[in-house]
Amino acid sequence: MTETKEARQQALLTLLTETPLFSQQEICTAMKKAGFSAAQPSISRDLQELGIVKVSGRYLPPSAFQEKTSERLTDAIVPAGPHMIVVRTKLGGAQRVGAEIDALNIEGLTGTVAGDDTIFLAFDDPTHQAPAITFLTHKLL
Amino acid sequence: MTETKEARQQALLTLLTETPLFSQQEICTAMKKAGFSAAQPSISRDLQELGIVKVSGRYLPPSAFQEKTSERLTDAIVPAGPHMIVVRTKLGGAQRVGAEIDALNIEGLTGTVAGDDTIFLAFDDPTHQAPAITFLTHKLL
DNA sequence: TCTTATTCTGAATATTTATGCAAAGCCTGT
DNA sequence: ACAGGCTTTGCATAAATATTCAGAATAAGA
Repeated sequence: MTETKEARQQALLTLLTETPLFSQQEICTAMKKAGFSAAQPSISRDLQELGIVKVSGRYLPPSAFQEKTSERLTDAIVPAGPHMIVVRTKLGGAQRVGAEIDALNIEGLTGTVAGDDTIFLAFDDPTHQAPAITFLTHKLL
Repeated sequence: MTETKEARQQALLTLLTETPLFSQQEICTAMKKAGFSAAQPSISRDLQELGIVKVSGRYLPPSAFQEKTSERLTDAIVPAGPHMIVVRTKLGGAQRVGAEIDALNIEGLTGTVAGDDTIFLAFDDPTHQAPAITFLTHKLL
């Protein structure tokens, strides 16, 4: 069995960049699904060893966290009704920021449309909207 | 009394960049000492709102975390006996990295000497050495 | 191979952090 | 000044995370 610790940590790293996970319990089960068995204490130690970071509840590898847009293309993030968020950007920036938002795999985000300086985000559920706003704020502003 | 939330969060931000703090309890008492009274739940909420991040146990403002040397001046970080760490850098990089290390206020670090491509770090206590290695590794490598 | 040392692991648990909730403070308009 | 709504706060406690410890697994040496 190739259940080496290093392999597990590698898998963990990619898992976390691809999937938004908010507790070590969630990570455990997700890892199990990916074929790696590890109890919560092991995950806790892995996170520590990999220098993984918890940003507004979500576990992220430091690399993923770094890629915060460094030119500050985003101007504002505002709710629009209970199911929408509107993001205003510098003219011409919407496409790039929109792509970045898509890459974040935000929970409950069902679709995005980007124009020249505006992005619309649609949410399945109002309860997912508020956390998304704070998360995006930290990520983009 | 100027006990506004915003002022407190500002103070928290600077407190965390200046002082290494590892639990919300520690933060509470440090804040009290700085003249801001706030219970642990408030701190918890402040940390969330400020997007503060926990890296290998230490709470850091995202900005401080970002300033990870982006050119990768550091080549290696190795223990040297139980009280020392040696950091090897690109030729000519030791002074800059040394300054950066000093600015981190690492716990138990009693002194540093930087040459051209080598830095010596002296620790008061062997128990502080190992955490420092992992912390520096994440910070510099 | 057998023994010893070292690393790795999970169960149990201590510690830390987040949250539900009610009280207190703050505006704004009347 | 008072009422209603909105924000902020701390207490109590639920939930999540770190740590201790003992056993399993692996590696190193004789």
